[in-house]
Amino acid sequence: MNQIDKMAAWSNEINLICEMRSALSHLNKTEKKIAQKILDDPEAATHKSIAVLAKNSGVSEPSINRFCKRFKTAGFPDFKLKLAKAAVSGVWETVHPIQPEDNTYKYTTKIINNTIANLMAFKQSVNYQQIQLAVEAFICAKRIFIFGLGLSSATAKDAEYKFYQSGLFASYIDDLKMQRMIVSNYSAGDLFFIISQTGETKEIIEVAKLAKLNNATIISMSPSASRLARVSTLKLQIDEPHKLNGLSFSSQATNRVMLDILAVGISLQKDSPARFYNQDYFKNC
Amino acid sequence: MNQIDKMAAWSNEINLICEMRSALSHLNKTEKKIAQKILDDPEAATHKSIAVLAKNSGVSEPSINRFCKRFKTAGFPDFKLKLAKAAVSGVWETVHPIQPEDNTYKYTTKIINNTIANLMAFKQSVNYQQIQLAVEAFICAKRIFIFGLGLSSATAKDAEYKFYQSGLFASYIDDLKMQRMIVSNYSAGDLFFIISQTGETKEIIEVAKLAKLNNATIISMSPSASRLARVSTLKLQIDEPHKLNGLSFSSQATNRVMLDILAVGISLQKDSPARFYNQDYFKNC
DNA sequence: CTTGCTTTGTAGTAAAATTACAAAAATTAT
DNA sequence: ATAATTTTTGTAATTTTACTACAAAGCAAG
Repeated sequence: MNQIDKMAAWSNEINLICEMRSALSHLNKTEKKIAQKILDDPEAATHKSIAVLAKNSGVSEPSINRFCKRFKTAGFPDFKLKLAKAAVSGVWETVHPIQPEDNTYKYTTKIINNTIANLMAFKQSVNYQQIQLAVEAFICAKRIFIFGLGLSSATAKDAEYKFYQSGLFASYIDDLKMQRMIVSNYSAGDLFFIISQTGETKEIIEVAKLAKLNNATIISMSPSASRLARVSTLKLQIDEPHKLNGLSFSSQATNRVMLDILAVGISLQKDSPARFYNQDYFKNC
Repeated sequence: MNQIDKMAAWSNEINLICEMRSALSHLNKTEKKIAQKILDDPEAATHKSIAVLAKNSGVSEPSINRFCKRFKTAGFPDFKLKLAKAAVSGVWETVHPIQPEDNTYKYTTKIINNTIANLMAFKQSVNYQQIQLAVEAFICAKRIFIFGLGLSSATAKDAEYKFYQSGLFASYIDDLKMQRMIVSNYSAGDLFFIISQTGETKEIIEVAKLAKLNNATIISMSPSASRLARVSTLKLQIDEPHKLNGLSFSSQATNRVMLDILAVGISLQKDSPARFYNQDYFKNC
């Protein structure tokens, strides 16, 4: 069983509704009719019999049954069970934006649900290889500098602390001029860990480019499609597919999870032989 | 109306598993056999047919059916559905600890799952009233100081930034001596937002107590049962029921979610009339 | 010990889900 | 374009599962 199979097996356990939603575009006509009907009101679907659901969605009973099996469930009853579990979390409701008239309960729930949804999405999009390589790079680096501006400066500070805890020394710098200076004085073995929510902040990209000129190793934590990610040696992607209006930034929470992952990875592997020896190692990643 | 009916009426609409557990002593021989078998492993019970469960617990099939109806469910399938929902929270409890031999995929998944589990637990334990009051307090405060030490100092920095974004001015202080000084120079309208992962750090509790002596308003973000929470005016509880070994601290992510909630709450209510006028307002919370 | 009530089980019935197979649709090759 | 092949969908029969009616057993009060 390879990594992807394991992932599939797992993701199915977590939330069937998310699974269905993300599969929606890959489904054929009949399957889409079924999925749509179920997603319309997942809770209601759990109370229907296969015959009723078949009639409702305009397909035959065996089609429903096949649909269930395609989502790695034993059959219709098992599917309903998993659906009920997924529906109880309420996570799928996160599409609703925050309204001015929302009361405390409403906006609180929306924010939490949104964060959970983003974490679930994160789980599906994690690039394990990049994490593995980043961990090795951190362990082998002579000096580690953590850069961040604005909101990400607090994340950088967090990262510094986490690195200490896992036994590595790192310095966080949130002053742009300092960042430029340090990058300019690059010496072999230096590692730049650059954190940015957007990955599009002009200043931080310039710093990254300056580092790249010196052939420095740059590990970025930013959205996968960002310009910062593009100039980095290793990319720790933090995307936020479910965006809420207002001041809620789920990626902040996801950032912390990534820091946890790095810290655990570092402390697990610190004393084992590293595969990271030179710059060329990253060339084909 | 029999015993169970009375019980059900009394303990209306909670989790089916809790309901069964508390009804256990009032059940008769046959019912007890069934309840025991289901409670042994509720998750497993959801996958059994009525025939299998009947055989397993040494009773007849109609007895199972009657049992289900006594717990206000439509029948066995409906009972299993409700049971599955109730067991969901339990599903998250089985996050396995990180092992030294875990590969990147394994420890990454464990960390993410654990964080999601904690967020779900958080969602169920949120005290909306305290959030509501905290938001009002922040809006009405003349000056806001945010205190944090160690890992929480980064969270405090984050909070400062978030407050700016939602239109409030706040200062984060991560220097203990400064914190003492500021607290000592308390003046009416000052608000102290104290953040601590453990809520048990001696130094920060002393600062809080010092503030309390001056009758200052203290809003704490810490575990609900902590000593810091006990001395605070308002408590924003961040518990971490699902703890992973290693360097993973899910409460960090939960902290960010709470900051998001506060920021959204503040910006939603900033311009509407506040209920927060004086210190006495909090007395009976 | 017997009457009346409650609880439990047996057997039959109804409903629901699954399977096997055939028809239809879509895809590919000629 | 059309025949051949593959894939998809539906029909009908089968199997499994849950439910109901009723009878037997257990239990308490007179």
